[in-house]
Amino acid sequence: MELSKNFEHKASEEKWYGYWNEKKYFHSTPDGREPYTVVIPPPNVTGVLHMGHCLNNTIQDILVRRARMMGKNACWVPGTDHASIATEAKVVQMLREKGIQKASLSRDEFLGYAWEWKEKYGGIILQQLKKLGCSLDWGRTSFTMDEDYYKSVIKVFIDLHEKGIIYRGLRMVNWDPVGKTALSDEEVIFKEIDSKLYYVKYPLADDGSKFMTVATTRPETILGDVAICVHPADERYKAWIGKEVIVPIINRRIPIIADEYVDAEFGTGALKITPAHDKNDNELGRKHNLKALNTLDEEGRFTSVDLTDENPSELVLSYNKVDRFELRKKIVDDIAQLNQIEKIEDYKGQVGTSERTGAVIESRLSLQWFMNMKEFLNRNPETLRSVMNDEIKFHPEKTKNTYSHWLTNIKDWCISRQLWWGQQIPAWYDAEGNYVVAATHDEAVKQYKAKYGQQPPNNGQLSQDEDCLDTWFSSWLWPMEVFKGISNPGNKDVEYYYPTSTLVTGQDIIFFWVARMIMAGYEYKQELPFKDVYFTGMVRDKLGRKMSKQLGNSPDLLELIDKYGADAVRFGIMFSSPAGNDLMWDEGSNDQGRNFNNKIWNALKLVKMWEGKQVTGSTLQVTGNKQPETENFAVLWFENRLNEVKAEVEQQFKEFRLSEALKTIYSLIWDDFCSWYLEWVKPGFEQPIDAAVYEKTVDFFEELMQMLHPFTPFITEEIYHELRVRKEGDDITIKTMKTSKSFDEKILKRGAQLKQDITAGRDVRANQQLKKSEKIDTLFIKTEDKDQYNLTSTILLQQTGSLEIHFTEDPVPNTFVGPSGSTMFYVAIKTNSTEKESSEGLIKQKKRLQEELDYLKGFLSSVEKKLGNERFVQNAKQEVIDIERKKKADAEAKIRAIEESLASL
RNA sequence: GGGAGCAUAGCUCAGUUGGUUCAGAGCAUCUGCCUUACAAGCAGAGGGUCCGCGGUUCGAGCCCGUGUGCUCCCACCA
Repeated sequence: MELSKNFEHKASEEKWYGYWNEKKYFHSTPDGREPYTVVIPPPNVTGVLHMGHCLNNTIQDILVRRARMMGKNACWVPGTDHASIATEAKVVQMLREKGIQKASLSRDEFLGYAWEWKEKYGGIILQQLKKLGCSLDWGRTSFTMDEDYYKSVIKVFIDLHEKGIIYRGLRMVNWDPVGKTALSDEEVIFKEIDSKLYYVKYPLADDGSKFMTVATTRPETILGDVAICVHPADERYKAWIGKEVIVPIINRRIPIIADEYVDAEFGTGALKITPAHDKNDNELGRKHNLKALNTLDEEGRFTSVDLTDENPSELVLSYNKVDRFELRKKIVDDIAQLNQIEKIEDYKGQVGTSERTGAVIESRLSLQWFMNMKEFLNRNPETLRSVMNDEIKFHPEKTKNTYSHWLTNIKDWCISRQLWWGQQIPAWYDAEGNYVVAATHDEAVKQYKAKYGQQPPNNGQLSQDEDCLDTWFSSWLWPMEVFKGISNPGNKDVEYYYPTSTLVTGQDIIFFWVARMIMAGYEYKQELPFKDVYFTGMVRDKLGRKMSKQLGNSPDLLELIDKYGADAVRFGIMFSSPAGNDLMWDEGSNDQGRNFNNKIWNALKLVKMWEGKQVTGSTLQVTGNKQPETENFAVLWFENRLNEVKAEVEQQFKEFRLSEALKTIYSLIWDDFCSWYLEWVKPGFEQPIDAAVYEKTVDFFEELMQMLHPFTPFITEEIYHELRVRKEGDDITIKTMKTSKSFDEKILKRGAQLKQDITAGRDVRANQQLKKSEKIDTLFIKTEDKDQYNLTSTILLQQTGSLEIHFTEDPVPNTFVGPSGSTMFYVAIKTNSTEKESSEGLIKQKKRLQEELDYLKGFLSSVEKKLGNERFVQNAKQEVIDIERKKKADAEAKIRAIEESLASL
């Protein structure tokens, strides 16, 4: 069948992905082979594929496909994360658009909508991964809220509670007033914002004419002030300590206290203490036995509930339900009315925002569930040790620092969220707030009886905690639970596939996810969860900006795949992807991918043209000890070259230098195979090709496609099937790759020399503007080792378009000269056109030779200087000196040859 | 405030233990070519004070110090 002009990616992608799937090539079951396991970092169930996913999953697919082709039992597990806060926010939004308020729904009703949403949109991102060609084991698709998974999360919670690692407590937490939930420290992102520093005057209680001025960025919290704090050594305020001042508007008398925490240099050196709305204030408050007066509700609006004892004024009551930012303005205005604002300065401050909703975080006192991470880490010291001693290898290595820093400064993890979408906390309460932790109500009642010695009041009913668990409290079990390692410990799958091999993920979730998976691995499997972690950088646009929906600089991946083909997109992103660094992505890289595909496709077309034109009777011998025939040098050389590059690529894979591996293969195919090898074996126009050479060429092509296949799976499978008629089940996806064999340096050197010689010949041709039909009469080669040309002279003649080749030891007068490696080239041209152009050509060539000569002389003098330096000769290694001597001799020989040529011109 | 990383051609980046002609690759640019696989191509060419300064060394893109400029992480000085 006639091949299309270019590679047609659409048909090919559809055909092969369906075929691979049908053949279950990506499905893995435990067997005698060595496993290679990768678990996908589960994307948000409602997410869509973006460039970050593209990079991340392409890398995983490359690793998995390569492992599969190396004969390992490769298993790549797909799945999604329920992403509690993100998904819940989306569902709430969707309901709002329908005119339904979350507050008007029961928990079950809400979850009904959420599951409906999940069923509808949950599979999209997985379908998109198929488009990208990802060889995931779809039979193992997991979801962090699957029934078993859910139970496992609960089981772990109960277990850690029993071990005393999980506790409930009233603590300052990061509160998201938009999501109306607590967040862990990791979910808070600090941003620098322009704000104001307000200097507020607090009158002294004893003497209303005197004021204490306090600088604050948050005047809206003033009504919650319970003290003013100064540094004990601050001379300005020593006399004030122990006295009282009056809080503006609310007119509360509060003490002036002293604590070394205060920085006398900042603002006025006096700090107002609001224990209900600031973490540090809260600590100070506890230390000095101060009350915490809450003045903001869960939505960040003013509330006077804690102020009722003080008979709040009309003004204070008028603040009720006013949003915190509006409140700030109002209070500042009202204090200004009282003449108690001294001044307002511009100020740049850090403000915490919610990772998911973007809302400014409030510190809020709240009863939440926590995990004592220090204690947990003490139980599992391997968590840090295994990474630091490279048992778990981080790539790039610098990420180890980040990891160790976080672990050594680890804080308690707030794991409860005031959300419904997620695993509901298995704690059960009576009306008084006494609680037990258990998986079911029945179990809870039993425990209650044991703990409190009686039936739960209220007819034996306990009510379950309304909150659910942080998403990461489920995803940290991912590498185990996708193999049911928690819900069904010791099963065949988990024993075979765990620990997994490589984790590929972003540096941004090293704490959220990677660290916690390692801890969980040691706690529940007494083993590391993976052996290598490959951290990808961030995908940025070519201006270096993060890709984001807001900026509109994030391309639609499916459109790209449609336009360029999945192979080209994969190629593009890998080609511009330095390991572990951020990558500047530009749509142009897809062009390069497409061009490369086109190049390979055309090579296929060329080879296919020879298919029917083979003649047998070949003397081809490329293996064994016999001296190969001259005309088969091309085959001999490429075989060696292939093995050389294979070894290189194997090393690059070992070091996870995937981008470089791709570049190496790219150059092997484009330069060595297409530009050199195929030209060397290409028969003349309408001429037949040696059948054995043809077979070897197809073999090479096949091996090249195997090397490339992990990067661009579709075109390589397509070409594999075009090259030969295949038996059922003979597909590149599952074909085992041959590893590198030894190669002969001598052959490679001759190949390199041959390339140089051909280039030198072309150079002369180009300079003398020879037409393709015009032949070089004689090629003179001045060399001391003419034997090295035994194998290559035929190719040399053909490739330079020469009629004859002569070896000489002397310069050849009246010829054109082209230095090539360690030899000299003299070209005698006898054509109609040369005579009229030769004088011009000679001048040109004289100039070039002169330039070459100047360079060589400069080079020689630098080498001579080096060798003339006694200290160099004394100190340098012998081999370095020998190299310098050889450089000197070579340069001298060349200079002599060029001078002779110049003289003869 | 603490820590980490980066700086090499117009752009994106390689450059391993300090020593081969080491100053590289791809893209972009320029010059020739529609040569019977490929113009999405072929054959060539130009382009760099290896961020500045100082040091170690026979020898530094590479090691040390220092300055500058970027990036990231950690840390709620109100």
